[in-house]
Amino acid sequence: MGLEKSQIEEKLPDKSRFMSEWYDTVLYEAGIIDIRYGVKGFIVYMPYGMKIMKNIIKLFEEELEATGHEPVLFPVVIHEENLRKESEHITGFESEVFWITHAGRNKLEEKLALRPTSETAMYPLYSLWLKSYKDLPFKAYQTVAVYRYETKATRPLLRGREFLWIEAHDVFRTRDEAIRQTIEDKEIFYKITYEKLGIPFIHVKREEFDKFPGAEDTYAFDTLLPDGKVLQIGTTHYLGQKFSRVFDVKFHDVDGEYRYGEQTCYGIGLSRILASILLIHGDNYGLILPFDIAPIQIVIIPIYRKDYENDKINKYATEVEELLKGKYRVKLDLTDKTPGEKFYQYDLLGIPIRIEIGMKEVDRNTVTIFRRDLRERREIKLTQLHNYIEISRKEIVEVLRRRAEERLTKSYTYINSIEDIEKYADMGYSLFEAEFCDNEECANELKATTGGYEVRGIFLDKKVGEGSRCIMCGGEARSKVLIAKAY
RNA sequence: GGGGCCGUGGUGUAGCUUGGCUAGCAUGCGGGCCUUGGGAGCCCGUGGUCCCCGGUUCAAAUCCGGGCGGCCCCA
Repeated sequence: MGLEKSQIEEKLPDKSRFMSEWYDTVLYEAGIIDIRYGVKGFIVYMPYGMKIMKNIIKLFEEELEATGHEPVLFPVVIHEENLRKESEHITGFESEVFWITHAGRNKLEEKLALRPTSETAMYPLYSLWLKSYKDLPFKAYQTVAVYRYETKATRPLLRGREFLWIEAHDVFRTRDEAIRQTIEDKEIFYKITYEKLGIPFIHVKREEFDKFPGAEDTYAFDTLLPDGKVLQIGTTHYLGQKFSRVFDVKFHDVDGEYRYGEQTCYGIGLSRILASILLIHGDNYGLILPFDIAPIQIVIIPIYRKDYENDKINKYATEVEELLKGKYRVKLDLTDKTPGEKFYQYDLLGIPIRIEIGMKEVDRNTVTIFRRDLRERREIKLTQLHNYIEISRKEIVEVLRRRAEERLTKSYTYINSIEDIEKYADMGYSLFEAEFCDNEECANELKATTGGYEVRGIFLDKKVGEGSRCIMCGGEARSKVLIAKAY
């Protein structure tokens, strides 16, 4: 039973050769987003895309709340005065801030910024809320859109002028607690992005010259897309007291002294994580969604026959649906489209598990199950259905994660000269580990001479050997860094 | 930041170089018949400010200028 893969015609652009065309086609055909809104860098989430997004958001929000974060919602507008308070911060964002300058026909006395990020929106209120060490730690998050006037080319979900993210902003009594939070942020990211969504990532500390504007330290999560470029899908920042001093986020400590809060902030790039899932897991039949975030986890397709009592098929299929309803997001498709067309459609949508029910299944008291990730059919006894699905829900994301991780590992190599980049790139490598001096000039020169390869950041768990030399200038190496092309 | 390609029913496109019929085809969508284990078939119907503004011309989807939007390559 089941057709050979070669018999199934693929209608999408070949993903391995034309990732961009595949991506554009799938975004539209699967109803993820519509790019026809008509304002550069702004997109519309369509119902199917939004359902996936909501499921992703739920996973992160639940984990954030489990780690002591409270939900909040701050306004989209920021006082100009507040936005300008922290000088490094505004210098970093100045060129990409959207401003509201008018209300109706009148010019505003003070123009208002659309948040490019919410530190300067939230911390003035934190200053009012936090009085005592007993109020700490204070951990809060919000799921919102932010606005940045990108000058580089925008791409749907990958780089927009409006994009969805979750930002957590935490305040602690001590530096140690704040540092520990940046580690917890990484663990949260691992638990959801890696374990539940199957997206592997590389954790690095951004170079001093590449930090978030206003941060003491920036840590980033980069994933690898099929075209060999890395995509930053999250960051966490140790802010120290830089913002708390400016926004007067201070508290009465145990000893009666006023102290400034130690802060962290954490950005989870929801739009980019969605894009990563589509791009990394998808194949030439369309999307492949991890079970946990699929809007439809199981689809049931009846297969009728002219010479059979099709009522029996409907009755049996409905029974199967009832069996699964409540526990899973299940859909029984009774429309009169042909089975083949349904197969094609649900493949495109990335539905993880498909159940086919026809004459044979009814007569034998079985169901035929098709796994989207493996593209394999299997007939099982109805009594084994629950068991099989419970196994599959775990297995599917494992399969996806393993594939993604293998590609990442295969793309990764150590290099000890600039020439190696081109050499290994020709062999299919795209992630490079090298010794580096941590100077901005070297990073700029590296990017200019290698045609776009960037120093992405420092590996925290890899130490440079004695006498190691910077791959660029030959000076003393201070770190081992990740080098890659980036979005 | 630099260079290139593109914009025609919902989608994909032909037509544009050389201005001139009712803007063609496929797909989708609605209805009907027939079918149903990987996008079935036939019949009927539906659907277009040819991205926008301006210019040239007797006449512009087509030529020219500007704008908006999308995509690709390079830094």
